[in-house]
Amino acid sequence: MPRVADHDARHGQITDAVQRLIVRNGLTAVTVARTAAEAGMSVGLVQHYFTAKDEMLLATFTRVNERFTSRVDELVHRGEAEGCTIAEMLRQALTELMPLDDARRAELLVRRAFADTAAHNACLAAVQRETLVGIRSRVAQAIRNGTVCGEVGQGVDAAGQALQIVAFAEGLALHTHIDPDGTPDRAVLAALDDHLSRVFTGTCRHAQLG
Amino acid sequence: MPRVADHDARHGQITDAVQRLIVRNGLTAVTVARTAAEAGMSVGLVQHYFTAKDEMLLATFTRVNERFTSRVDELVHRGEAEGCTIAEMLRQALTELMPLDDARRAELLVRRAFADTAAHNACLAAVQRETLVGIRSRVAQAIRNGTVCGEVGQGVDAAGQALQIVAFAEGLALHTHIDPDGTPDRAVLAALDDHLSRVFTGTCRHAQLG
DNA sequence: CCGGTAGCAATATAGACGTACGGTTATAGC
DNA sequence: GCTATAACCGTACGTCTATATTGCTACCGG
Repeated sequence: MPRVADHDARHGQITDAVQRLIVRNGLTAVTVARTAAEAGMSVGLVQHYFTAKDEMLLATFTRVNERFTSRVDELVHRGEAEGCTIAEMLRQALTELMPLDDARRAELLVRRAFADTAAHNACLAAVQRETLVGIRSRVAQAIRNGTVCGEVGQGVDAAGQALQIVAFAEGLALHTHIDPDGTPDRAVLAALDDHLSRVFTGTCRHAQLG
Repeated sequence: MPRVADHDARHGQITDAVQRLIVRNGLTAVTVARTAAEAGMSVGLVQHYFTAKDEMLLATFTRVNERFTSRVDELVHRGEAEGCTIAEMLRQALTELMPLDDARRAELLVRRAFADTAAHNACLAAVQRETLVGIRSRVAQAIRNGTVCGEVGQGVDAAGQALQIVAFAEGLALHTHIDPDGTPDRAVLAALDDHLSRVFTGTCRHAQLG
């Protein structure tokens, strides 16, 4: 009956503001007042959409992780559409996780910012864990597909190798972020290729349409 | 002339208290009042040893990172004394970085707790980076030694492989920590072995003393 | 066209926090 | 044994924060 507003849009405005604040000054510096200012609205309005600050932060973290996962999915789907090999698809998807531009650096920054909080909060921990196992299971499926089509050798432990690949990618992202000078972009990409080539040792039987 | 106190001991008491608080409730929950209480002293005394809270946190982070690095060194030295192969030494050292018991879980927790702050504070960032490159250069040296003695093939890029190994170990530690159920201890250790065995492919020429 | 509810803003409040400060105690040097 | 000074304590102060509260405004349904 009364005037209406786009709730999703508002939530997005607020969580985006939180993200920007985290990138600029860290999670510690995020206050509802500053968030409101950054989002261009009043403190009261932020409260109207998030009853408590915790909710606001949880929503932000969830949103970032969802975007993170869906970006991987998108890459995979595009790769499938274009008839890429599985190895190539995976390579692109994992490259997407590296902090090689500002946007991805920001994303990593935000995900890392919640490390402390997530370790002592069940909700945040769940989001973090689900993101991780989500990525891992996608990689595992890719490996299983590779086994079928011939890119991956028979008898390879898909889950185990997926764990290794994702852990490796995450660690690489961390190193790049902490010590960019010591890990030039091409070294990072080369390391990724190197690791993937140890799992994807064959060529696809179906990919003979050069 | 006046009464004297063991400054190092006091600093240790305080930073230990900070660590315990971080493990229990997170970095966010660390206040000087709580730290004083945890350390069994007055707020004034904490101030007497650390002018500002920032100093206190920096000292804590530095201490944890030093312990972290020196633990690796210790493992390496012990390995050398016992005549282990380089691969075996490295395996033990990297295993030491995994959160497989409470002490190491706590250490990882503390190091991760500073992720957000370190990303926006030059001093903390420096400590973090130096720890990382310190570990990495030690591993690189181990690989170079391995090349000399025959455990590692000729023409292997020591720095590049060191980056890969450490990044992998760190990523593995992270996964274990975030999703312990999905990464049982033996899977983690197996993954480590698997990765190391790809670099250490030969046997030491000198190790023929049965 | 009008009443009521959601959208929105401004302010009030209560608490927690870092740090400054004044005071007390104990001891090493003379 | 006196004294200067470091070790140590308790508290008060100013600031910052999350949140509760109050009130105004715009608009949909009837």
